[in-house]
Amino acid sequence: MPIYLYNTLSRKKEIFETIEPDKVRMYVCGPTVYDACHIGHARSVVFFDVLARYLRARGFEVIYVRNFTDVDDKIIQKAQKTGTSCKEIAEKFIREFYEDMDALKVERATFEPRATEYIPDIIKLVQALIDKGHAYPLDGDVYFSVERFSGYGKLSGRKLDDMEAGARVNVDVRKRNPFDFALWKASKPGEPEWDSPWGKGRPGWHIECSAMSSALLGDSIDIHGGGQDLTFPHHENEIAQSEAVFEKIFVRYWVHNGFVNINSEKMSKSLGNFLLIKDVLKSYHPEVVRLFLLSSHYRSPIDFSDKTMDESRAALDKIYAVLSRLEDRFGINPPELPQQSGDLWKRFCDAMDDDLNTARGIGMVFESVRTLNRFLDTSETSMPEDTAAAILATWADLRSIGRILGVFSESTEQYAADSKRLGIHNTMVDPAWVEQMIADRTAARKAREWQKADDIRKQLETMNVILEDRPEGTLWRMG
RNA sequence: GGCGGCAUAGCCAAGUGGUAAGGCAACGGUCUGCAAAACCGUUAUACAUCAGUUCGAAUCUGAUUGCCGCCUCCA
Repeated sequence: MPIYLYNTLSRKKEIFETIEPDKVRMYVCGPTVYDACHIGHARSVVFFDVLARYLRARGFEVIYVRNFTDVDDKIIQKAQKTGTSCKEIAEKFIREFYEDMDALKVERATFEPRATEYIPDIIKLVQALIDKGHAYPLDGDVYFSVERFSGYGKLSGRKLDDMEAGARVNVDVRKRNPFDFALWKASKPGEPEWDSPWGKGRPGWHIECSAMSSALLGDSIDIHGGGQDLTFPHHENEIAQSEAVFEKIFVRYWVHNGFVNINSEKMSKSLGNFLLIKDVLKSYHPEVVRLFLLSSHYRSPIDFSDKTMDESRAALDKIYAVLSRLEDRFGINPPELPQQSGDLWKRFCDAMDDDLNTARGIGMVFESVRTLNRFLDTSETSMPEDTAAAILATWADLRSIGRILGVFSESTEQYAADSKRLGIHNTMVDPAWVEQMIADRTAARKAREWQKADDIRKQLETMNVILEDRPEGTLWRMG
């Protein structure tokens, strides 16, 4: 069964075929480190994390590069505004990136290079572009000449003529074409700078990705990814640079994820609705965030709101609940890494093979949750051996899927404890007090004082504490 | 002005030519002292509108309407 991937370049789903059998070279544009990461970064990083995990599960060796752009206009601005150095700014936000993404259980990429570590490669590329007549120096800057590259616009579906008609571009009369973009920028006093054949300066935006991609993965790679907004101009310009120099297809599959809206509005600094990952994680379990992000197809826009997040939390609770029942009943533990083998895994793969349709895959998870609960309900004491085997196979598949999505991948105890901690944090209830109330209620129930017992239940309910009477005692959790 | 995307039940969301997955919410039921959880049942003759292709379309084509994104830094 082949894997299909939507390719922005052809605007179609295509059968995924790698340059080298069983080996995937993948480059994903990482952040420009001048600010904290928001939920939109999380979507992109989580999605490509899942893509890498899935390709590995399907037997590919995946060489995954995710860069940091640590030299850029915005970093310089930030440094000047805060009175610190660019290096400090970059270091700070790289550190924060790791804190956020580690919390979201994002696996490390194979290589995580920084632009400033590749200055010699960048200079070499720029020089090669000049030598081939694709770029020209100008007062210490170097510009790429878009008119000299015939494929310019093929990714974003634009023609230079059309763009000139309506674009609002700062017209720099020195440039040969308004869309010529900087490969190298002469540095102003106080800016980061490196020696180059064109004087002291720093790389422009775009060239660092071409340089790091070719240095680490070669001139042609399988997948290049990023947010939809990077299609133009960033990726368009990368193609122009790399193909002009290497005269080969730069990337076979261009993969772009959609945006996250906040309460149906575009997330933007002017609207003041930027949601930082670290803030979201104060209220929601990391796996809830991942499940939310993966519940829609990666190319569709998704809407972040309390409602959609609460639904994801309810959904995740439900999955953990059945896992807990199952693992208690059969005395199994997640560390006993299961071998996926069953029908559920197969159908999950069918969904994932279809352009990483995580939404469909998650739907299948819920179908199996109901099936499992049904079996557990109808056979409290015993069940035929083949039924038990089928249930165990489904359990193994569930846990395997959890490891691909990075969701329901914890022990049920850990998840319950973390959820409770978050709930307590959000509502400020005192666990000791809750325990005391439960003890009082248990006493009342023993004495058959139902009215008193129910009053306690109701009182706790108003504080969002839900009680569950089990044979072994009363459990509580945050609703 | 140019380019692209999307419109499926109260809400979220699959479906990519063969007769509408799943989640949440709601209602009824089983279970329970009462609940919670779980399970069962009910909830779109119908997929923005109109026309066309086809034995057959949510799925293909054209038009219309409405949203949205990009064209400037942005995941």
